[in-house]
Amino acid sequence: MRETDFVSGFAKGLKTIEAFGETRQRLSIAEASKLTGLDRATVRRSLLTLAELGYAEYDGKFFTLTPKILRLGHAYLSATPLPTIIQPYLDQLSERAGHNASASVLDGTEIVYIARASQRRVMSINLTPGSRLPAYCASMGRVLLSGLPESEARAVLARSEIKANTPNTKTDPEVLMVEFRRVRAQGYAIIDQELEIGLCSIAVPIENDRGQTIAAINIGAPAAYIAAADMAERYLPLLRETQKMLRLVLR
Amino acid sequence: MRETDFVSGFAKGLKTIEAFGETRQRLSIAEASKLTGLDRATVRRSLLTLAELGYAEYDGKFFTLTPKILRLGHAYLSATPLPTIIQPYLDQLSERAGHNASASVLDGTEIVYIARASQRRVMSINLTPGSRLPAYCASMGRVLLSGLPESEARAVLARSEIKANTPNTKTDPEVLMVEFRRVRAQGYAIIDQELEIGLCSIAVPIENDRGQTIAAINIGAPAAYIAAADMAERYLPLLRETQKMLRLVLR
DNA sequence: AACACGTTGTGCGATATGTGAACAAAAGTC
DNA sequence: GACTTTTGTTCACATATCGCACAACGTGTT
Repeated sequence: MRETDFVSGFAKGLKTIEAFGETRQRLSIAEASKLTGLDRATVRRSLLTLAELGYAEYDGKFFTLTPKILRLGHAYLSATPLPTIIQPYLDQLSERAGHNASASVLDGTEIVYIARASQRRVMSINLTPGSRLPAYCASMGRVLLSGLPESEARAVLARSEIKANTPNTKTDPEVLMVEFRRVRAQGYAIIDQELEIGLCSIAVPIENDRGQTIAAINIGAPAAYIAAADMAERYLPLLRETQKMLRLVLR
Repeated sequence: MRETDFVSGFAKGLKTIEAFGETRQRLSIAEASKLTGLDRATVRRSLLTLAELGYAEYDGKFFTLTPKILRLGHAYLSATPLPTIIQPYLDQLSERAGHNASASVLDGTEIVYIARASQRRVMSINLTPGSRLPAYCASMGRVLLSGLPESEARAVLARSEIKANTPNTKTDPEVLMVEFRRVRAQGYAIIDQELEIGLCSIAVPIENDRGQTIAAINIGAPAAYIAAADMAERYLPLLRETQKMLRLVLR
């Protein structure tokens, strides 16, 4: 790509949008400048552009994103047949299992939820389509990473900020690589409270007709309700069935 | 705002992202140019920028959005306390009602789902946070429009593309304005299969401490399951309770 | 093979944008 | 209240971007 094929003003604008993350719903120009590393004058122009287009509001001091910004992300969700196709199967799965069921895809070192069917709320985490979790310590993440060539999976781990969320969290890249091999061999991954104490989950891959792993689905259950060791016996048949149906539907 | 405070390259890029809508997950340069009305050279630079930043993929012919694009919209959902606060109450509401419960805000002529708790799937529409529906024919839309000054509500209707989705759909702006007045007076809105045959719903407003309507919550049920006329009796107490709790929590 | 058609890629002049510095206005600090 | 520090805004200018016109390519038709 030639240098001139890049619109830096656009890139800076996107960076500005991403500055609104996590706990920061209101940003002043100076704050946005610090978070993005862009010049105050530049970030100001980006923010005013967002406001002018209705993607943000400006009260003279702080900028806030408006719901219109969801159009950008939603273009992906509605343009991708995957979530739409998966959702009904996920709902059925969730109902039969009596627990939350989710689907996600890999984006770099993170998994991104693309669909979710919730039964009762048992998790403290609030997950909706678009939510992200680190791949290395999530059941669907393990499955998705196992679907990559070993060198790529290793590269993802190298880029990940690995930390022990709980005493159970596997943090050694080599241990994780071994785990990936096992997941690949057995076709599913189980997480025993590695992300959050009290939460277990089991995931299987969703493949396209060429055998490539394009997504993962999982069932999450409270550790108090079922031991991680019993999850395969209890939920794997359901997951396998859903997996099989989706394989027939997806192309 | 001065002319020079507007970054047109950014605005054009955002327009390009929005071109990926509905059924178009793959766009060629020429298609994107037609959809946006932007010059091919311009749209090409925007798309290449998106690809360079990892928001899109390019196979030499078609561009596809990647899950990374969800970060943009997700900044809003996670940065806004509203969905996070509402979600648990919505889950509880959904469980007690035995039907889907949702929350949405107004964006122009549309309502945007910000949270959702699904029980069983009964609707043919696939709704997730970020999904949009026309405000005039949705129960939450009626509530949200009723919260506006009459002149504004009328202006929204004027900008809406009103069409009869079902034989029940109210399409006359004056009839709708009368309906808004009733909704405002009684504090809730009921939709009897105006959006889709077989689907009824009831909604109430969520107000901040200054009494402004900032969102709406609803319960949807199949018409085969309960007559629209009976919805208020059955579900209004639950909605009122949730509304009351949220009023205490929100500031 | 020559043609029309629709597509993507590129050179270039006119124009809009980014930058950092300078200034003004608030907001803290003592 | 005088001081420093932070923030928002403006400016001038070097430079990157826009949109046009044209070239190059592929595809299917006659």
